[in-house]
Amino acid sequence: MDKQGRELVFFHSGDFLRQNPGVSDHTNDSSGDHTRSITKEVDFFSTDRTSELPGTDQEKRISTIGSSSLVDSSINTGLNLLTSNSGISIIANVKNPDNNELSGLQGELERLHDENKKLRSLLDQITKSYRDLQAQLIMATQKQTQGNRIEQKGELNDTPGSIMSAQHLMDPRPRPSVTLDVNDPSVSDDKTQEVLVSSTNTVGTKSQMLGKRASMEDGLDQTSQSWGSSKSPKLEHEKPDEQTPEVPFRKARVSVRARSDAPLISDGCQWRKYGQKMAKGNPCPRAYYRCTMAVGCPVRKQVQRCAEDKTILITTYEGNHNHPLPPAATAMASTTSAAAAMLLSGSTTSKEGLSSSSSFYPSFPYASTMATLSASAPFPTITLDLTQGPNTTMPFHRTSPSPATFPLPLHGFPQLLGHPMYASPKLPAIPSVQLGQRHASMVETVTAAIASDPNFTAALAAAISTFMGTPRSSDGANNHNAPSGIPGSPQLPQSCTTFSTN
DNA sequence: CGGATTTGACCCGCGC
DNA sequence: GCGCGGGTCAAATCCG
Repeated sequence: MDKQGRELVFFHSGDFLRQNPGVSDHTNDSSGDHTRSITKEVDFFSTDRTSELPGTDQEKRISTIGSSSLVDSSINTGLNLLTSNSGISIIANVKNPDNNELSGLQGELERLHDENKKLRSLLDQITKSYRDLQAQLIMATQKQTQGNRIEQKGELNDTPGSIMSAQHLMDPRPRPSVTLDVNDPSVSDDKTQEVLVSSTNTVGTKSQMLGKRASMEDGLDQTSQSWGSSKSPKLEHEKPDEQTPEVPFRKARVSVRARSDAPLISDGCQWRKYGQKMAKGNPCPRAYYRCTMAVGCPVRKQVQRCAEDKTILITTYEGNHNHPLPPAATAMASTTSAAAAMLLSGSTTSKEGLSSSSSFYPSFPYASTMATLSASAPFPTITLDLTQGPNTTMPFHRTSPSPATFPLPLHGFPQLLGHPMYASPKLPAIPSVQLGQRHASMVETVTAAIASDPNFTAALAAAISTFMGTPRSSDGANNHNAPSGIPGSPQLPQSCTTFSTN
């Protein structure tokens, strides 16, 4: 039952970030005058939120079941969505013997059913819109590719533009036989290419089409070798059969900074430390951890304190879990996924992207932080800065030579925007018009939903995030038969998320 | 005693 | 080619 509580907490993580005393202490405190208690390990998604969440475990369970039915009929989000509206308010009356209450309860139940229907149709609409646009984009890029190939055969190195970019970004989890090579000379001048590939095979036709496209492309038929971390060759060779889907996502990172005295943050996963090194320019050592929740899980994380402010803990996650995640880890994964999706969206370097982000941002009543894209880093990295107040609208700032910074609604809808179709930050030749339009339409749709029911928003966001961002929707490892009751924990499309507490 | 951590060595990419 | 730095490995050590 604790698990349900965790999920509940997560989906209200926006409120969590505001309400959690420990967090707010940190977030509102930039002077270092923290009242937080020192913990050995900071639990970002603390389970102890019962005071905020009325209802017994059983009640929570019921509410979770009810809400999960909302999404699993059409889309397996892999999440047991729970909204405070549909869940708690209903259940609060369950035990009341009063008939009037009962009838009122039924009425509310019906209302919620209607609401669920609407939301489901909305989701369908989004899905349909997504597919349509996807098809359009594919067609367009295909056309362009054919044209360009005739003209530019042999000039690929000089034109890392839209075609390659679009392919990279559109190709989600390349089939084993289709692998994107970010080291392809034609794109090697821009490492952010790596983030273009995202993760979803949710739309079956998509992967097929994309695979087709990729296989058509010269230079894309190279094997997954180039996708694997060049620094971990063994990782890809040891388990070629199962690593293939993972490898392409290893390089994108999401880094989260937060204030914490704790040496580690609790993200629900089990980690084993495998190394520690002194990083240049930082007196604090960097620790390397790998996920030990499942054999061969490629996820790793780095933990390091900020050199400038040692109260800031920087944790960087990288890779996708190849196993079901416990609720707490699911929360983390979702958050990471959202951030990574933002990274993957690449929308942030284009004016459209920025405007889109900033335009939808006000619609999120949830935790927002600063996300900084760093295209100049060795790996494309998105940094979530939780060291600032959650609701502080910060001016754009740059932490690296040319990153784009934008407010990031942590558990909000950036996943939508972060769909693999979107361009990478440094890809100016992306068919940005289509993408921009898609952004806009999605944002509008999504914000409309948000406006109607903020509580549900977070849950829906997570659902959509999972739906659109789950890298291995077809491998069955995460979305099916999850013993922990987390069918299909949101998987981060190759991300690293650094979480720190405020 | 088994699992986790520590830590020096090693590998590899990159820049000069 | 060489050195540097990041990342990983694996033997030694620690700890419950």
